[in-house]
Amino acid sequence: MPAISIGQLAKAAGVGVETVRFYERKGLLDAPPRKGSGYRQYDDDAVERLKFIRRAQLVGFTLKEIQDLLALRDDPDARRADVRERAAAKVADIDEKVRDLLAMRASLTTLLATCEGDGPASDCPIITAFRDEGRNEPTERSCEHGAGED
Amino acid sequence: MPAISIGQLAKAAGVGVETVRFYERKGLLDAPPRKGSGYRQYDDDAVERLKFIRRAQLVGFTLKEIQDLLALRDDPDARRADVRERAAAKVADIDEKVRDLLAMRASLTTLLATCEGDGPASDCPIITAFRDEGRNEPTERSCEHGAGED
DNA sequence: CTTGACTCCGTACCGAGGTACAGGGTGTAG
DNA sequence: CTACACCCTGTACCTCGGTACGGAGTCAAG
Repeated sequence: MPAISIGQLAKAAGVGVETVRFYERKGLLDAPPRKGSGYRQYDDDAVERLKFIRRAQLVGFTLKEIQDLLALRDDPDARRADVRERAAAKVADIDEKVRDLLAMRASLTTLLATCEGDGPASDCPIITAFRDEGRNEPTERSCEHGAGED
Repeated sequence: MPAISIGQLAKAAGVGVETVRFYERKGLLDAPPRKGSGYRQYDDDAVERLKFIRRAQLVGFTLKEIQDLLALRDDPDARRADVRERAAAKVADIDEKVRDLLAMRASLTTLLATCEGDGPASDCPIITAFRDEGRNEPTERSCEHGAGED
């Protein structure tokens, strides 16, 4: 039984102790059991939850939206149509974000590829690419984005 | 020559007039030419730029980062290694965001698929999926996310 | 039993990203 | 020439997502 302190939790997830308490106040993390002294006691699930929150933030979800996302996961009534609908909406959100990111990525890689030699950037096709993003077709090829590049 | 007012620009990009001026102060949009009266005069490029800013924000870039992104595009010296390096860094950022999004997406679609019938969500494989995200392998299959779903 | 790191709670403060006046000028339709 | 919508500058204010105290209790090592 791995009961960890707030400091250990914070460290494990790469955030500050104050931030953990802040998330608790905001309802993103629920109040953990306490020791007799009043010290919070977390388990490893809390670490995962906290990491999830950070990742979701990175890609532009607000704390409110992240609460929704977590609620979807935690809701024991998740089978209901209402919840599925919200999940579907989040998927659509995510798709839009992915599409925007891939369009930006395509522009940047074009810049990288085309301007590898010399000459001014203004000659790059990227200018046009940026101007009109491929917002309507994720381009399939975009899947090239996969790991193995960083 | 399509010279539009700040109000028309704002409307075209779906933001408020105040926001446009705010971006100008922040250096995201450069100060446009003025009419004799002092009225700002924009062209269609400004609309694209403004839309780009909004999309970049949606996926979690800060205004500071967006400035960088735009500078990469606009820099007449973009051929230099330094700039390419920053572009590469942004691509890496984007890849991380995409990876996180696809992991979340996979979790949510699993929820949707598995819980389509009835039974409590706690039975769903999603629980485990969320718990341990496929952060290390973009899963290839994730490319299923492509258009044609929203 | 003292010391130092850690925890508690509460409140104050902070930067980012806007949003909303106030107090004025512009432009055009009637 | 009056109305009314729009624009100007400037400053004040707001929410979000934290971060930083202050003052006090806890706990493990020495």
